[in-house]
Amino acid sequence: MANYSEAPSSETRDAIIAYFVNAAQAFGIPKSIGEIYGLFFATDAPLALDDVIEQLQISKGSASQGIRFLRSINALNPTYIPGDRRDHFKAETSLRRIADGLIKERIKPQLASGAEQLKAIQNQTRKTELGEYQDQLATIRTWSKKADLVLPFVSKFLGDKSKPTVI
Amino acid sequence: MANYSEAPSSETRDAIIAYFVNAAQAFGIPKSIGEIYGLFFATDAPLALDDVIEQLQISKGSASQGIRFLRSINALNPTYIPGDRRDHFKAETSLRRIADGLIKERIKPQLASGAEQLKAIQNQTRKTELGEYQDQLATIRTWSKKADLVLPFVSKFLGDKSKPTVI
DNA sequence: CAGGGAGTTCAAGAAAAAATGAACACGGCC
DNA sequence: GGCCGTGTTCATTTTTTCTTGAACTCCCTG
Repeated sequence: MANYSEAPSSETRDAIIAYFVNAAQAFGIPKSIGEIYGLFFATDAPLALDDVIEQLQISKGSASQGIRFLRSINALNPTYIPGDRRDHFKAETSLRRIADGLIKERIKPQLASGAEQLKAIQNQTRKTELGEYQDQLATIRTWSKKADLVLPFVSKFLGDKSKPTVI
Repeated sequence: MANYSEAPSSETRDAIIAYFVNAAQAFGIPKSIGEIYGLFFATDAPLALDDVIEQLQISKGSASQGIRFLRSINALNPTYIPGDRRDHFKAETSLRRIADGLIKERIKPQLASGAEQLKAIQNQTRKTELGEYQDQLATIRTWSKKADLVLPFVSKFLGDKSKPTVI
């Protein structure tokens, strides 16, 4: 286990950080970002860039980019601290809000680019290989639609209010 | 666009392959695996290892491992060809079956390892920092449960039979 | 408006992941 | 048994991705 020097270190805190490092990597998200979120998650008080650098012993660049990313998916919320010029944040703990952020910032754009790519193929293909790949293209279209439809559903499912769910 | 030499190459076919390369990378799956699935998907006839190597111009090792992976998630189905000793496959085109394969082979194990890690933290923590991180641990437990619950719904949602869905 | 704290950027180096290909099974078939 | 076709393994190389840190931009403050 990493030995994050300085500051209120603890076995449990570091284990929580390790937990998020794993989770992040399962999502294809860099280790450093998992560490950063884990640190915020494990810490009650709002933290600033400096705290992250100090407690995780990572570079300013990594910390800055990591915080930016986490903010972009709403995994960190700005917290104003009077008399301190630095930006402070606290971890967002609503799974749904984070999932929504991820969906909006990463998954949706990916789906959109896929859809574009598909449209380009279709335009290009109609002119040349008529009928040749129609089945395959139809299958992909079906998939795209389903992917689009499932997202709001996942979001709702992860929502805080546990409502009865019927499919 | 790659110029996959040999065999029935075509603009559209290669565009479909490119589509799957992108999709794969969005999932953190290696490019070569996206290519392989794309090739199978775009090809009606069953293909064997050799065909993959020849048409995609990739190494035997990559092709072998890629096919193994795709089989493990049920993205390729074995197809028997009389009089040919080589193993042939066709692409699975049911999104649900592939998703189920991915869930069972990759996501579930990941969740399980997370759950183990969490349990270890809890055991370790009870003895030492009583109450210190109880809120955080409770939050993680909630998340884990939701993640477990959402998977079967996603699977059902991607199912072929379009049934009315109510949340 | 000079100085300095806070945060960003990005080229270069370090680390991790994927691809390669040669060596190694395994199993028919002659 | 020896050979050949098929597929797997895994150490090495290549490619990609992540991290670092120094230079830079913005503002705020005196």
